[in-house]
Order: sequence, then C-alpha cells, then structure tokens
Amino acid sequence: MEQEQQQLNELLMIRRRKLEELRNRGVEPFGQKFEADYYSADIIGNFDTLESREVTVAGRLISIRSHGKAAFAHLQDYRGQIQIYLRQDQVGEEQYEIFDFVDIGDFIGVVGDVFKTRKGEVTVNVKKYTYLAKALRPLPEKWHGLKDIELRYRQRYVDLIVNEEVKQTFIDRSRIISAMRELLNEWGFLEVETPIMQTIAGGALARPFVTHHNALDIKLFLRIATELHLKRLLVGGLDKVYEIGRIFRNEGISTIHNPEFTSVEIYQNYADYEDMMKITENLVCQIAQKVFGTGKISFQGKEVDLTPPWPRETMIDVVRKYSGVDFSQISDDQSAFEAARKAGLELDKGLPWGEVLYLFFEEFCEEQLLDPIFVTEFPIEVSPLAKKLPSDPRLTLRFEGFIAGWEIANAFTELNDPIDQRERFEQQLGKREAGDDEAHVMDNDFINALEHGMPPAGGLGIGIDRLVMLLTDNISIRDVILFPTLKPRAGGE
RNA sequence: GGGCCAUUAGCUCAGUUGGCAGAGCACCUGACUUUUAAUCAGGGUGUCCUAGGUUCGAAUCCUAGAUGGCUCACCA
Repeated sequence: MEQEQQQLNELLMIRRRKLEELRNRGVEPFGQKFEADYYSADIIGNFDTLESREVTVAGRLISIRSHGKAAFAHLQDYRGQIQIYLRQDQVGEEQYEIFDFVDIGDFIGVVGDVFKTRKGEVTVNVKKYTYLAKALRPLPEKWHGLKDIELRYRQRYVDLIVNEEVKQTFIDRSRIISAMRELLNEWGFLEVETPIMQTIAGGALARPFVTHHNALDIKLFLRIATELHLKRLLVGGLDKVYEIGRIFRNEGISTIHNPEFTSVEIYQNYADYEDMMKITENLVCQIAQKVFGTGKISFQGKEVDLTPPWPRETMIDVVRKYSGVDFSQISDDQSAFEAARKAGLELDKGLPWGEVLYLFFEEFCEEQLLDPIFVTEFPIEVSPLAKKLPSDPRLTLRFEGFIAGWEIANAFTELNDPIDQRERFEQQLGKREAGDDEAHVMDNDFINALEHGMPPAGGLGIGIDRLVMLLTDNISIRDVILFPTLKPRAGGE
C-alpha cells in the first residue's frame, strides 16, 4: 500500500490531495443515491418547455472553463452532454470555493435553471451541486480521445467514456439482440437454456476448452455449439425452440474470431431448411428495420440490401460461377483432385469429391459473396448433422447465408435418422483417429434421443457477433465485444 | 505458429547522422462573472516496453524477450 502510494505520479497525487481537502472541509467526495429528473439530451431537446424551469441532472464532468468568479463546464451522462454554469453569487462563496477541488472526470449532480447562453447553448445555471464520485485518474486528451487500440480493449470503461461511437455500437448490439428475441418470441419460438459445461462437446467442428469439476472429479468441456441439446428438446416435443448464448472455441484469435462468442440457434419441428432460409432473411432484415429503421444498410461504404428474398444458389453453381469448374460434370474423387490441381489448389491426394468441392468454394467464392445470398447443397463430408439430398446422397439439405463475404448463418434440414447419424459420427471418429482433433466425437445419448424419434426439422445457427459487425459497420470482432480476449500483460493486470 | 509493423509524459504524437528528452492537450501557480478546442502570464511532470550487448556516448545500432496491430497459416 505504501509502496503503491510512492509509485503514484504527480497527477494522481494531486487528485488524492484534493480528495483529502474535500473531506477536511466536510464534503464527502463519494456521494449517495442521486435522483436526476432529466437526461442531458432531454433538456436540450425540450428547451422550449423547460426554459427557466428547475432541473436536476447528474453526470461526469468532461470539461471545465473557469473564469474567476464564474465557471462553465460540460456534464456527460448516458444520453449526451450538457453545459452547466456556476456563479459565485448563485451557489454561494463556500460552494464556489469547493468547486476548485473538482476535476475533469468527477461525477456530480446539479440542480439549476435552464437557460441559453449568448451563443445559444442550452445550459443549466447551477444553484446547488453535490459530489457523487471523485475520479482519481485523469481522462484521455479531449479532442484526440483514446486511440491506442490495446488500451481501448484493456480499459474498455475509458473507451466508453471518451468514444461516443463505441458506446453507440454496444447500445446497438443490445438492441439487435433484443429485437431478435422479440421477433422469435412473436413467431412462437420458446427460448431455452442448455448446458454450457458438458461431458461431450459436440455440434460443431472445433476444439473445446477443458475444465474440471472437483466434487465429481470429471473433465468437463465448455460447449462449442448448442445444437445437440436443442435437438434433444425437439425429441422431447418442444416444437420451436431457440437459444441465444455464449459459445467457446479453443482456436486462434483474429479480426473475425474471438474464443468466446455469441450465437443463436433456432430449431423447428416439421420444418426444413427452406423454412430456415425464410427465417434467416426475415430475421436479419426485420432486426435492421427495428433497430435502424431500414432494411438497407451501409457496410464499409457499400450499400447492402437485406430485403427478402435473398437469392438461393447451389454450391456447385456458385463454384462454377467463380472458378469456372463445373462439379456437376465431375463425378469421381480422382477427377475432382485433378481439377483442383489444375486450378492451382494444394491438397492431399485421396480427398473425397465433396471435400474438394468445398475447398473450391472456400478458395474461390466465399469472399466474393458480398450481397446477401444463400449457398445451398453442401457436401456430406463437411455436414455430419444434415440430412442428405434425396436425389444425390453426396450432398445435404444445408445452406449458409453470406453477406459481405462473411458466413452469417448456417442451417440444415436436420438429420433425424439415428442409424445414418451413427454412421456419420463413426466417419468423424475415423477422421479423429487420423489426427483431426476438431472432428466430431461420438455422442451416444444424442443417438439414443434420435432413436426415440425426432420429427423432420429445420435448424439454423447465426453468429451474433458477425451480424452485429455487419449491422454496425465494424470490421473487427473486438469492436463488438465489450471485453475481447487478450493476453494478460506481463506483471498481471 | 510464420512474416511485417508499432511501443517515447496521464492522452495524442514529434525526435535529424548515435551527442543534455520534445510539442499540443491534460495538470500546477496566478488573473478573469455568458465561456465553449475560453483567453492571458508562468511551470516539464519521463523505467524512451523489458533485459543484455556494441560504443567515449544509445530513445536511436545489435540480440533476446513482452504486449498490441496487420497479414499468412489455423478456424465452417
């Protein structure tokens, strides 16, 4: 503690001295509950009715301009900023003197009359003010703000104070998720919660995080998807369910990957992937309308029209369009391999037709899909939980929705044949044994559930973080996650 | 994990060929009762990311490391 004191630099020492001085004068710098009757924005917006009326506002001081026996300052609250005006002859000598110990960053509450200055700025002429909290650290500089990206993520609270657009993004994020819930509830879906800690982490191809339960002395995994539990609920007779929740994947970090992220998965009995397409396009467009008032958004300077219906194209067609290679004319693994080599792709010999097709899609197509589109009929090898196409068992009734080159949604007509499902898991186990630690593990209880009968169903997953990025025009996932995963600094923080 | 780049005052950033560590804002002292990037007069507050090395001398050059960014790989 003493050592901590010694390490404080002069700026911090000065603020602590002011804190002591306030206490010496009988003013408690960390105040009590304070009921404001207006937000700053409401006072400014309703000046005509509030002029000369008394208002109570609370907020953080973000600037002070002192003029001897009077002072101007700006108070920032959740909804904006408002100027306050303090005169010695109005607040009294004692209160005015104590104002000398106020710093930028402090929280105060004020009572005063609303007026307009000569320059026309709506201002509160303070009669009384109260200390709510003293800030012992200075805020970043007033017009460059906080730019250091690392500091912005590590001290998001400061980022939120000084960068208005950052606050707005997270308000928008919250409203996007609310709108999603409202729409799904309105459409008759039931929100449920399934385990985050699981003995088997399935439902996606990814490495899980591992933890340990002491009392049971067992290994537990953090979920990598909500899929398999939600489908168990369809078996149980809950016809329409969804879960919005955190998913954890033990993988690399990038501008579009955070180890923990939020997904929504939606399942509907007696439905198929066509229904899921309708849900996807309506959900995304109506969320945009509810939150931003329009189905046409601007992303990185390009207009994106989210209005349904979005075009549907098969993966084979999309691959033909962007790579010129026509997989409808390629029927065996060997010819697929040769086509890939010819197209300049590096790949292992013996890769099956479906995986080669998918490789073409990833390499040549994904990033070109800027306008909303559903790519359908994914190969079976990469879709172990999706139902086969009746006309072509190499493909599945699966689609992904793409916008701005990003995968936004992933959905299929769910595989409900337990025997087929067991075989798919066994294939995945084969991959696993061959060293692919992201392949599926066998989930016997899930098979057991399917053996009790699961109606035909459509299922859909949407990555909420990427959807928020798209709707708020952010290109880094860290700008839509309040506290993104970072390495701790040496020395711990 | 590979490559490239960055790290200097509370914040935003300069720093030449290796020669005493700089600016603006913030902060401190004083003046000022409608200012608003308030103004005026004065004041530099520092582990130059860390540890070694080269050198008479290192923020600057070299080596290793830390953190971050971009990118490739990875990742539906």
